[in-house]
Amino acid sequence: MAVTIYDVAKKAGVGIGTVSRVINKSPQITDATKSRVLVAIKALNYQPHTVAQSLARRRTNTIGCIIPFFTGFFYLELLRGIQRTATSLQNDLILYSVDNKSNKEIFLSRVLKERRVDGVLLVSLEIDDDYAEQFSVQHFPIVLVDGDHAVLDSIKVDNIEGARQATNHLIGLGYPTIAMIDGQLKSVPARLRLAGYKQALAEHGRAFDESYFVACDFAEEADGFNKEAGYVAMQRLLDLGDRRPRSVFVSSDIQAIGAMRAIRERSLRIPEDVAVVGFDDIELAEHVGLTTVKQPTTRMGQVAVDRLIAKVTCKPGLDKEFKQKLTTELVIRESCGG
Amino acid sequence: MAVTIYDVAKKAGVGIGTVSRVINKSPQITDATKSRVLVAIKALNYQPHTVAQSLARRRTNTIGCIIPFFTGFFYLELLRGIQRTATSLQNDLILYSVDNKSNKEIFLSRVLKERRVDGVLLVSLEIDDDYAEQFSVQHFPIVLVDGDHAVLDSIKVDNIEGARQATNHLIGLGYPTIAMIDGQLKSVPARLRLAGYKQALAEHGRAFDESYFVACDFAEEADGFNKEAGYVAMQRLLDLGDRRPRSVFVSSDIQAIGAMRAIRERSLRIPEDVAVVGFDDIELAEHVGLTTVKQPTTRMGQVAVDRLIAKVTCKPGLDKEFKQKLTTELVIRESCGG
DNA sequence: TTGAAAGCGCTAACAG
DNA sequence: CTGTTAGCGCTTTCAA
Repeated sequence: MAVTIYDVAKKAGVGIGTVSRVINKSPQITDATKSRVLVAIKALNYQPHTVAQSLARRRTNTIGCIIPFFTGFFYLELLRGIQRTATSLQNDLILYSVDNKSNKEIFLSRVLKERRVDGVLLVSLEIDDDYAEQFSVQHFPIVLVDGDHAVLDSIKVDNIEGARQATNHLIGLGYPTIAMIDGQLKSVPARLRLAGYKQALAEHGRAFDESYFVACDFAEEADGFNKEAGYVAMQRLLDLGDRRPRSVFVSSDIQAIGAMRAIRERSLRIPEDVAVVGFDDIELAEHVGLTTVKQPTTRMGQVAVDRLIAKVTCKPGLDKEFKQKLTTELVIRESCGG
Repeated sequence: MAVTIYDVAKKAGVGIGTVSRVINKSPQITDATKSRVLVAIKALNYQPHTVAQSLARRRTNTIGCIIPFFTGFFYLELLRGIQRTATSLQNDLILYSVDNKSNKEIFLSRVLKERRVDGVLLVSLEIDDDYAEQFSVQHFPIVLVDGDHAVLDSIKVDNIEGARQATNHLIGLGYPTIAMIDGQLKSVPARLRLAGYKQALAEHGRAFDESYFVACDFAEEADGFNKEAGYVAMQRLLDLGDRRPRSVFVSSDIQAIGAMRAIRERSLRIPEDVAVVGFDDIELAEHVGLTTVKQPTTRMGQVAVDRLIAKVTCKPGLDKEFKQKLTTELVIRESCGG
C-alpha cells in the first residue's frame, strides 16, 4: 500500500493534522516542526492522495470540458489553450467529447450531479434553458465557449466584426461587387456573419443584393460549413454569367476551399477574376493562400479557463454576468489580390 | 448540500448498505426492496458522489493520457479514438498535455503517486528506463501509444510495412528510380521507414542508392518532419539534374507538401515528371491529391484504451507483454499517376 | 502551535 | 437478503 499521511506523521513524530498543515502551507507552524515534517515527506517520498483530498476539501481541482470532436484544427487549438491554462492554474482537465447531441445532455447532467469536476466548459454547444437554469441555481460554475446563453457566462468571437473586417477588406480593394456565401441560416454564426457583411456594405453606402447572397441551407452536414456546400454555392454565383460577382466573402475557410475549386473549374483565376476571402484560418487556408479572418482560438480557451477557475474559487466580482467577445484578425494572403 | 446515500436509505427505509448494493447492481437483493430503493433514488434525484466512490473502491474509473499537442490531425484523430473508447468503457479521460519534454516527467511521476487515474496512456513520447521500471514494479498500468519500450505494453503502427507499401507502389508502377526523403535519422520512425524502403528495394532486386536518399538531419523542428525540410530535401534531389529521380517516397505528408512545392517551382509536373508518395494521410493530403500511407489512428487509440482498461481491471492473460503493430493502408490519389 | 477527533460519501466485510 | 460498522486518506474544527 502506498504511503499515507499517517506514515509521515509517525516518522516525523507529529500528528496527522500537523502534516496536513504543512502540506497545505498553513502559516501557523513552527519552522522547526515544519522542516521535520518536510524531511519525513521527502524520506518517504510521500505525495497526498488526490482523491482523498478532493473528498475532504469538497474541491477536485479539476474542470470538465464538453466539446464536440467534429471538425479539425479549431478544436485542437482551443483545447491547447484550455489545457495549458488549466495546468498552469493547477487544475486537471477531464474531456467529455460529444458525437451526437444526446451525449451532451448526458454529460451535462452527470457533471452537475457527480461532482467530479469543480466547473465545466461547454464548447460550441447550445444549452437548453432548463439546464442553464439548473447550473445557475445550483451555482455550479459553467462557462460557454464559442456559444452563448442569456443567464450564463460566455466567451466567443465577435462574428459580426469579423465579417465586417472581411467585407471591408474587399471594399477597400475596390471590388465593385461583393457576394457572400454563408452557412445555414439557422446557425447562429451564419446569421451573425451575414449581419457583419450587411453592416459593412451599409457603411459604405452599398446596397445588399439578394442575388449575390447564397446561404447553404441546402447542405446537410456541419450547418452548411463544408467544402461541398461552398462548391455548390459558388456555382450558383458563377451561373450569373457576366453578372457574376467580382469578389466573394465566404463564411468559412472550408467552404471557401470548395468555392475556389468551383472557380478554377470554370477556368477563372483567383483573384484576377474573382477574389475570395474566408473565415477561420484553418491550416489549409495558409496552404492555398486564402485571405481569411482568424479567430483567436487559443486565447479563447485561455480566457474561458481563467474565468471558470475564478468562479470556482469564488474570486470577487463574479456575480455580474460575463460576456466576452474576442476580436478577430484579418490574415492577408493571396486570394484577394491587392 | 447534495443528497447522499443516507437520504436515500432513510427515504426507502433501508440501510445504506442496501442502497449501495442496488447502486452497484449486487445480485443478492430482493426485487421488492430493490425497487423501493430505486423509487427513492428517483424521487430524490440521487446520484452517487464519484469522488467518494473512488476513495472507497480504490478505483477512479479514470485514465490519464499524456500527449504532445505539437502537430495537428494525427493527435486529434487519436484523441477521438481514445476518448470514445474510454467513454464506452465507462471511464473518464484526463488530459495531460506536454509542451516540452520536462513536462512529461512531471506528469509521469504525478500520475504514479497521486493515484488519481487508474492507468495512463503515453502518446508519442519516449520513456526513460527508470520510469518504465517504476511503472512495471508498481504494477501501475501504462501503455505506450505510438512509442515503445522493452518492458512496457505498446501499440504502434507498422512503419516498416507502411514504407514497404509506399515503395512497392512506386515499384509496381514501374518507376525506374525511386528516391526517399526521410526525417531525422535519430528519430525512430525515420529509421523504420528507411528500413521498409530498403526492404522493398531489396525484394525487387534493386540497389539502394545513397545519392537518392536524403535524411532531413539538417532540420531543427519536429524531427525533420516539416514542410521546409521536405522542400530543401527535394531541391537536393532535383539538383541531380537529368539524373534526378523519377519518383520519391517522402516519409511524411507534411514533408511531401514541401517537396511538391519544390518540384513545381522548377516547372516540373507531378506525377509526369516526378511521382511522389507520402506517409500519414493528413487532411492536406487529400486536398493536394497526394497518394500516401494512412495510419489507423483512431483504431490505435481504441486498441490502446481497450488494453489499458483490461489491465486496470485485471483481466486474465495480461502478464505476457503486449506489443501490437497495426497495419497501414495505402491511399491512392493522383500524385503517383498509374 | 499542535494533537485528537469528527467528518467528507461511499464500499465492503461481517453479522444476523 | 439486509443492517451495521469499519475503513478509504485527507481536512478541519475544537481543545489543550
